[in-house]
Amino acid sequence: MARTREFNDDKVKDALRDVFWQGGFDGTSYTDIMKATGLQKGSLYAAFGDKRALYQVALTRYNDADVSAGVTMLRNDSLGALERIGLLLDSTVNGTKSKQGRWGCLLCNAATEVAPTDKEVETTVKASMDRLFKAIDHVLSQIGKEDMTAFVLSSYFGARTFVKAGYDTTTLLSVKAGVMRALEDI
Amino acid sequence: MARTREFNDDKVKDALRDVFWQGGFDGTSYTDIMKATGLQKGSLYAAFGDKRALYQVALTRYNDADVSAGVTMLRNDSLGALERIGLLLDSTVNGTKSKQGRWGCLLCNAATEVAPTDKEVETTVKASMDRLFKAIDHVLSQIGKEDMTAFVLSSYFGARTFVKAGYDTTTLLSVKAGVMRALEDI
DNA sequence: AACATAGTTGACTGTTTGGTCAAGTATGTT
DNA sequence: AACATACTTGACCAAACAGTCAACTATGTT
Repeated sequence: MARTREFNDDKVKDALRDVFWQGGFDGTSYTDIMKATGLQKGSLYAAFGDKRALYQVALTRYNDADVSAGVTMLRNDSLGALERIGLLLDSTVNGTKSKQGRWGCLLCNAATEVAPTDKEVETTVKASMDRLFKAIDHVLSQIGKEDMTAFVLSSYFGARTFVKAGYDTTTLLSVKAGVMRALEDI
Repeated sequence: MARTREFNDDKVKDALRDVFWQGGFDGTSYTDIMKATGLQKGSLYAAFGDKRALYQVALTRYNDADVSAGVTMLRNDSLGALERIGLLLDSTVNGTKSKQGRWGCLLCNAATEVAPTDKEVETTVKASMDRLFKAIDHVLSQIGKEDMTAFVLSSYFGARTFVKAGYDTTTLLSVKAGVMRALEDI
């Protein structure tokens, strides 16, 4: 038939996710993308399409890998409800400690930078956010607090903004404590 | 002595704030900036400096005009504490209704897009955020809830992310309701 | 009225951008 | 072994980018 692909699909998709995660859409050039994936422009175009399409691949990858990991954790009913919300917020606290943490949440980044001017990205972003929304709703309905779902997700996104702005662990722990207190019965 | 400036300083600074507010840093070109301000490149360079400096002018303007307006409202002790927090969150709810609302919060946008790679912007952004932080702390300390400050600001930032992602009024009202409920004595 | 001075203008530069494409290459089938 | 086919490569392109600068213009002072 024909020549076979030399690259590993999964690794390239991970690289696309990481490079856009770190640099954003406008902030990432083909030079960056080629370096990250190890592929030439022509191969990227042949395999995925133009830059916007590459960004969509990155978002999809983030959804399939990272958002899914969070959703799986949230739906793990062997953990306590508050414990799961706590773990969700811990991921923002830990973001202050690593380089990758400063990248924030690709979903939030896409929502802020790209969604307002790109309908397709807006749709993709909202679909991923809705998954988180439903997973949190699943948790909170177990303790009769499902009316707090939007608010918990909002706090999570805000915490990611704090991390990006450079706030330290103390501030993020304070956010977590506030959310946990809001969910406790007093 | 010499020729006088033809442009109005305040109007140009407003224009700079608006154009970067709408387009972000990378997403705004000199063509956009010249159109928005009505000034030529040379005048912009002579008056303010390079593109990064223009962005700082925009951030400073946002701080002096918009953040200040919020801080003034939050420090207006003739309003009830919860009423003031409610008004703060209303500004995100109303964001779903206007074009300018979709621009989000310039502070959040700067934190997400620029702060991670620009120390000066990080400092400017944090200084503005700290003003909001202290104003909210002022309000909450009046009802003995100052330990919820970081959490309220976080919810506010998250709500802005929701707006940027394209969520509707219902979702934003739900966020507001959650925050208000968390601050009420049960 | 002449002058020094600061503001304004738009053409210009070198670089980088996203995107294209013809030529070359490796593969499975026949 | 020959072939059709898909993949890979890097040179190439027009457009857009941020930034510069010499020429021009308006102003307050003398």
